[in-house]
Amino acid sequence: MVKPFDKMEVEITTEEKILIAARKVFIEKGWDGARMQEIADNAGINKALLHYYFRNKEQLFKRVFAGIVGKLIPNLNTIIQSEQPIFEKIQSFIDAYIDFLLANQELPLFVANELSRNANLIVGAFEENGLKPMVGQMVMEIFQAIENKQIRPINPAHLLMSIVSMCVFPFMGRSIFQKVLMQVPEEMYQELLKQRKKEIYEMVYHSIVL
Amino acid sequence: MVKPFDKMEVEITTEEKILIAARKVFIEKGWDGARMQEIADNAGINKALLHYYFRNKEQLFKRVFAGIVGKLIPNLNTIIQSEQPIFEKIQSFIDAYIDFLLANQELPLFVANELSRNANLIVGAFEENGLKPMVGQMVMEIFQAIENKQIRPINPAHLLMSIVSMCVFPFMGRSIFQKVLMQVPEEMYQELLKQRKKEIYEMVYHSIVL
DNA sequence: AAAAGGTTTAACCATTTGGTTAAATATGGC
DNA sequence: GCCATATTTAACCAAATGGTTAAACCTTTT
Repeated sequence: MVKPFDKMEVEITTEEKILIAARKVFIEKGWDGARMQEIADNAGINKALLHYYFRNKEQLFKRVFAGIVGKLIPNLNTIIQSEQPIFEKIQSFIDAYIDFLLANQELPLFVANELSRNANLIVGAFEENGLKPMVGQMVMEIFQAIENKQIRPINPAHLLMSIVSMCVFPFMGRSIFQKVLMQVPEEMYQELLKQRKKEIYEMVYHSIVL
Repeated sequence: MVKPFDKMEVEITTEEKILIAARKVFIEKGWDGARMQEIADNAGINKALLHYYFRNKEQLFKRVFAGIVGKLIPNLNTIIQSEQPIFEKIQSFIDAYIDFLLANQELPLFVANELSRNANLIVGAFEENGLKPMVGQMVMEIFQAIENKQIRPINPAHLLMSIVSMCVFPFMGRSIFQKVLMQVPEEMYQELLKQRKKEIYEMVYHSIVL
């Protein structure tokens, strides 16, 4: 029962409370639907204090967004850079992607949305943080794998597009899948999502193996 | 140079002008971002007349949304019901889906968005119009194809999920793909989209053929 | 020409919302 | 106890927005 000596650092500051609340509300409602009052309520403070910490909605949004994009891309780049045979690398890529999505299910729709409505603002958020996914390298590796007769000839850009699509769409288009197409209850859909890792890899494997 | 005898029917009524404008603005800005004034401007009329035709924003939105969902689903159901061998049916499905998406590129993101924010309202729009995609039948056919040793064993739900994902995500997540991941100019991305039909089918074919 | 419905103009209203302000209060470090 | 910072309270403001209203105007039908 000894107090940890870094106890002070585990305290949640008001700024963190605000960022957590803002993240939640922005993701849930989008930029247009998000209300500063609701963010304040969620953070357990009042509007005056909210504006005391973040001058305006835009500044707060930028901070939230930067925090979001700063998580996935480095994660994926690490995998891309790792030294593994092509099939294992693809599997690791899918695994990491799905794991991240399972833990951040509403993120893709939010990002796609804001990105398409407010491109300038958002693309800046990526560049300011020096975040660029290393897609080029992945394309090169697929090219080499084709030349080395490890996999059948296929357009690398499309292969990557397909892999990412199969990973992300069940989350991003979840409302369409779950409520319109498949009409299954929540838990069942979550079960499907968990199976995706294996299913996607098998699909990709069979589609490129010689 | 003879006037068509049904000339009267090609005139665009004010109601149609409104619906076209509303569709555009709603898709572009979403429910939260759409402004009645902007819709009126786009339709070339004023706000008073807009409210004269549609009592309020919600009513107008419902009409617009009903018109949108009323297009894709019957289209796909026709293909599902057609009598074709499994591989051809899959190819037809992909073709029809991509064709529709090429002609309605911003639709998926809009639908997913509104669906996730306003589920009750929207799911109603589907049911009121008696629109249900016949996914069940497609699943059955895939099951039979497996039993008949036409394709390798695979979870039909996941196969469908993957096909739909590969078709829709390049449109729905276009902003992410184009601006963040691939960083290619507009025309090049359009070129990629047109190639998708063939690429997806080949991917699916190789992944299930025995 | 009268009637009827579509259309415009323009003012108006209530509400919401982002943002501000100022004064009061709490809190912790010195 | 003093000072700076954090926080609350509560009122306030300007702009945007959905929606209304009433009078005038235009066009077509009867």
